[in-house]
Amino acid sequence: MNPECFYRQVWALVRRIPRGRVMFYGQIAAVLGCPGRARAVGFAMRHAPHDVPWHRVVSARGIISPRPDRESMAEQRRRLEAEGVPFDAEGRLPLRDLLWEPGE
DNA sequence: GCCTTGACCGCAA
DNA sequence: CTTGCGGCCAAGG
Repeated sequence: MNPECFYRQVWALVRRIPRGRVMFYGQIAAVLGCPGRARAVGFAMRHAPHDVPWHRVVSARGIISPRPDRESMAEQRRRLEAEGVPFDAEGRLPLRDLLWEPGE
C-alpha cells in the first residue's frame, strides 16, 4: 500500500472514532493491515485535514504523545476532556476503557 | 542515495 | 512500576 493511500485511509478511520473514545497509533496501522507503521500514523496526524478528530489518537501507553509543540498537547487534552475523557494526576487516561475498534 | 529525525511499540531488564 | 533498545518506516536535509 502506497503512503498517500495509507494516509487517506488513516484519516477515514480516525473520522469514525466516536466521541469520548480513542485509538492508538499502532492499532490504527494494524487495523489497516500495515503493522509496524505506527510512526506513519503519527505523521498522518500531524498533517491531518481540518475535519479529522486527531485528538482521539493517543499513544499505546495511555498518554498524549510527547512532541515539541506543547500547545497542541494541551489542546488535545482540552478537547478530550470536553468529550468526558478523564485524566489522572500524571496525565494518563484509562486506555482500557476508552479504546475503540471498528465493528465494535 | 545516505543519514538523521520522529505525534511509535513491544519486550527485556 | 521505570527505562532502554531495537525494529520500524516515511520525510527532509
